[in-house]
Amino acid sequence: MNEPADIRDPQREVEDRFIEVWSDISQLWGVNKSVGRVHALLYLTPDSLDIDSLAERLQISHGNASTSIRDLMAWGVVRRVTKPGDRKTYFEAEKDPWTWFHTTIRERRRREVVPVMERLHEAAGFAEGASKGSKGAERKQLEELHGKIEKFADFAHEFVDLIDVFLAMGHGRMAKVFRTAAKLFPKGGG
Amino acid sequence: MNEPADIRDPQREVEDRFIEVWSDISQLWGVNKSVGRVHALLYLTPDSLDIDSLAERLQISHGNASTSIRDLMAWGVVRRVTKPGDRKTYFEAEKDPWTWFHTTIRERRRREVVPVMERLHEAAGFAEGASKGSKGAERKQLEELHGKIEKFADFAHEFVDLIDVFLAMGHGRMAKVFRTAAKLFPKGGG
DNA sequence: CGTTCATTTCAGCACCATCTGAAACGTCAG
DNA sequence: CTGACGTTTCAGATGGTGCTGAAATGAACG
Repeated sequence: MNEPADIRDPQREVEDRFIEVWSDISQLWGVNKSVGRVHALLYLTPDSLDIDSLAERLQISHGNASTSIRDLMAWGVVRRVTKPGDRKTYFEAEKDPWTWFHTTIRERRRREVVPVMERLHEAAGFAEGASKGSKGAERKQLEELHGKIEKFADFAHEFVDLIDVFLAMGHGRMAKVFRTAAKLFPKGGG
Repeated sequence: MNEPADIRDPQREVEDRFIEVWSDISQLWGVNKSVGRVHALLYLTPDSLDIDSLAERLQISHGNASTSIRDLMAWGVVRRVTKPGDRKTYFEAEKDPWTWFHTTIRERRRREVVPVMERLHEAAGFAEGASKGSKGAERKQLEELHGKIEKFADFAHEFVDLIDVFLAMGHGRMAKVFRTAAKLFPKGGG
């Protein structure tokens, strides 16, 4: 009764549990498992870590660790750190959840929302053009179609405005707004 | 120059463009391509459609169409419709984007957010237990770990509150709140 | 009941994202 | 310039999701 497998390090176990939860949250968010794990570990670790330690601690390959770090840096939630007299590169995570949330929303807006909104407007424009270039019963049908696409585009636009308000306000003010909102517009009110 | 392939039906082309955009938005949202396509087509079509028409129009198998419809009904954005004197089942989509957005947020909360929050609290509880069951330097480390997990849990909790405010308010009031917010907390203000 | 028509389920296949491991690359020290 | 070390890239392997097509199921009618 002294095999390494029997001696669970409590710290490691606490970490592991949290890492798995975070990794699942990341997946719901569209981020892959390894990336989520690496992010979680960096969040929990006070010191910065190098690729080697990450790979060993999480039981993943160096390649995977390297790619995950690259992703996280592209998301802007992990920083590269160098230590004088040390050839290695270390990495550390943003430690405030609201800050990284804000950062990822901004990044998603840029990568995903903006391009898809452009395509949506193109589709709406095409629908409008088609309806104007036709007549009779067909025109009526195309106008109805165009109306529906515009309706969806309006919704999407409002949704983007909502994102923008969030990005402009930041966490503290956001919280304030909602506290105010709860008073101004209680459940059942209009 | 009269082959079917050359004669593009403008209505169909308008629909197709929109369907592809919606399908991509769905994928960003974690919903698969076919489900997104079916949803888009049902949104655009004034009449209700049966599985056959869906499969033929979108060039997918009956099985796939059936499964996609099942998903959409589970999300609560598509209704089953029966016509007297007709053995077929027809389906129609919720036509107001804000309504279906509200519905999907509620459903996601139930399916994904609630279970993951439970696991997060379990992880936090485990961390607390571990730190209280230890002493000395190890205890200090575990307390720090616990603090970080709690910090993340607090963030997550605030995030869920935000969802709840949205669900309680609905679209109209939501818009009001944000118009108010823009005045109360202009960019740069605190 | 048996037949026909509509729908759902599901085994097997195809495809795509992710992971590994090793080679290529870059960089610093001597 | 050369060797050692650290990091990144990438081809191929793996695993998992989604799709098809056909069989099973169910529901209406004679």
